[in-house]
Amino acid sequence: MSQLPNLFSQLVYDLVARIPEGRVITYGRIARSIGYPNNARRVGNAMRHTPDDLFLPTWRVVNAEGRTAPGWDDQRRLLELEGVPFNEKGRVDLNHCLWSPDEDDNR
DNA sequence: TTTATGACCTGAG
DNA sequence: ACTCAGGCCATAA
Repeated sequence: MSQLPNLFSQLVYDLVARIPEGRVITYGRIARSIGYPNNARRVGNAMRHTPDDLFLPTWRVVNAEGRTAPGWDDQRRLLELEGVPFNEKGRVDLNHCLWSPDEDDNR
């Protein structure tokens, strides 16, 4: 019943919470950044089960090709509202919108 | 216990 | 640029 998050999920959620508006990050980069380099799929799974009461910007997480989550068409619209551009193939331009956590190492 | 599945990634061709 | 196999790991069946 209660889905209390393990350490891995906590690290993922804490990072997702920091993604700035108008920027995106990939599953694989999240995994690397929190010290689990081979766990991109796990990140995706964590995203799929993100508790609603955390109000995380999960729409700012895309895959390494800049594609949005399968079956979640509104994700594109949400990103576009923030000014994230999509190319003609329906993918975000990672070279321009990809966010790196080290970018604001004000820890 | 084994097999299939998933909001994934990378390298080869 | 695209397809595909192989790798990855937790979870569901």
